[in-house]
Amino acid sequence: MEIKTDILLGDSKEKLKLIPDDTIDLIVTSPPYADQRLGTYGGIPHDKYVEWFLPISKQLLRVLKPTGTFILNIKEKVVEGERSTYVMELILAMRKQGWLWTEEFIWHKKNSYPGKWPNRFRDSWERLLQFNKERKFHMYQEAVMVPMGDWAKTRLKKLSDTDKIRDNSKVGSGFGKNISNWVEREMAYPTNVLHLATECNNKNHSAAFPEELPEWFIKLFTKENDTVLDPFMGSGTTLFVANRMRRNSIGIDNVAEYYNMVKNQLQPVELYLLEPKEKYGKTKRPGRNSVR
Amino acid sequence: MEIKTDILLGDSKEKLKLIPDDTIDLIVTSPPYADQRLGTYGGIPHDKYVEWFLPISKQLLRVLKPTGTFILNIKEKVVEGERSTYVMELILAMRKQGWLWTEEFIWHKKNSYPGKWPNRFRDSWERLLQFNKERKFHMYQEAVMVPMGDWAKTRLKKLSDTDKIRDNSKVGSGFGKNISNWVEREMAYPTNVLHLATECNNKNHSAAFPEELPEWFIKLFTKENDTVLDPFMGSGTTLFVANRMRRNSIGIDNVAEYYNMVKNQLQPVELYLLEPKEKYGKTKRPGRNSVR
DNA sequence: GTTCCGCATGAATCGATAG
DNA sequence: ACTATCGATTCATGCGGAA
Repeated sequence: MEIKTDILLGDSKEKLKLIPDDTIDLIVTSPPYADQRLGTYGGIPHDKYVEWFLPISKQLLRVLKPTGTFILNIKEKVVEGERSTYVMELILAMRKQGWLWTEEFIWHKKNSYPGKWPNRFRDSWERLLQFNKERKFHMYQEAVMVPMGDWAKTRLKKLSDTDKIRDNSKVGSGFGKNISNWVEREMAYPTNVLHLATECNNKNHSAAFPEELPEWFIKLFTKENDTVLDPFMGSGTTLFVANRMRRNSIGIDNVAEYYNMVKNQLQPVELYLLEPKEKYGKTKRPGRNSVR
Repeated sequence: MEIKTDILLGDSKEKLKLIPDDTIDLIVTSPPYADQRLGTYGGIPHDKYVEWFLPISKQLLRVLKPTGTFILNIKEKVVEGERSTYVMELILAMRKQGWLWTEEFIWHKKNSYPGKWPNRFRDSWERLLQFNKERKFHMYQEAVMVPMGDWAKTRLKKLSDTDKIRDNSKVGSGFGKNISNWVEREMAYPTNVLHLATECNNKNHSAAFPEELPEWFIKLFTKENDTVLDPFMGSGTTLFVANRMRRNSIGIDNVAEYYNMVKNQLQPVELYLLEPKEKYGKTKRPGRNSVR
């Protein structure tokens, strides 16, 4: 089946109305934070943020499938020495709107922005708020399983040690015959804390989040041929990841510069898709290298 | 100067009235969470929690010095598939009471409670909310600097995809006990994410948090001979740490069993303090070993 | 004295069963 | 229908006993 990627130029609140009801499996987005990115988005005052976001989240609630999930990446800024409360107020308001606030993941940023202040440390985490329409939603937990901790590592180390000294008599007894199978059993489910680094090699645009972030949630909440939406696509990270993972995607952005950039970079991808399919994530594709 | 440790048996809301205005440098506490600790504290329903806590936080606001800090360890649980909102409501209510919500630290628990559910991962973080009376408060950042060895930088490059999600390295605010070994190396300021394990081996009682947690905040927000308060002392972790670090401390608890246990364990400590002083954190003291 | 393995134990959550 | 209790699930940690 062909994978489609649509991008729309314009205000999310309006453009979302073009999307039919109950058609999106996953929304992953990082909207402009309050008073942030003044150059590109004009900056929403933190005390007007909820008011500004609610019409958009109303549309998102409409287009999301009942089994779908909405992941909102956001963090409050400091205003006059205090953490602003607009994120908490937004959660409360969205619940009144009909959203379920299912979970709050923490993105622990390994390389946070450097700096020093007299009464504050570097801020190295952001919220990843999970909202749902219904209590039952699709979640493919096996897709994001991770190797176990020290226990498995020590056993793996042992195994490789025995590998070094093993003789032929042991081969065929079934012991250590298939390490990869054995390793797969030593996997654990992750927690609600994600420990990723930020990508800092983006020169052309303000780097929103690293590819691993949308990738993780796309793995977790969608399967192939599902549809992913990013109403604030920015440089299009979510869309490119979705495309690579064979998910349909829709991106919206207000800024013509972003729209054109994403459009140009999508061209080679579209062409690529007419060629014989390969497993995603293995091969490098033309046109994408220039983006990273 | 002699270090004093006072403990009071009774309801925090009432016992706090015995403490004079503007006398406490740091409050570190972990109150019973909503619908938790039914056996020992009776369990506060999550929809009554704010109402229950506000009279206590009012007293805390009164006894805290203008330059002091209040650290509140708390986390909401799941109610009918959603995260409860009582913590957010508490923050909003405390701001109306006059508190400044200065910062939110994240405690990333290395060993979270196990389990598997169809639509949820294990919860492995808790909030450490920082409140202040004034925008200017005492903060001794140098006291909590962490070693930034070369290994940190090299590790970042080598990380596999899975390691990027699940990482046991001491990135962020992880701190070893013998920092003195690293003095020669480059030191860096920590971030607002703390990466610690819970102490889960206590047989006599449920230990709220690991010693490193109050230790870190006592280092950061107080100096020697300052006064630390824990209005829900439980097994007294905060008090013992404060005592060892040569800070005065006051603990309150409703439960006679805890009160007596802490009282008995303080006895050897008090005796110890009459002997020649040594640098805290180096020597093991009698009486404390039996506690752990 | 080390190192290694086995084991109990958590600020959990869901779904089924029982009153 | 609505609430209360219970079992199953699951993994990092540190202790104690053994090699």
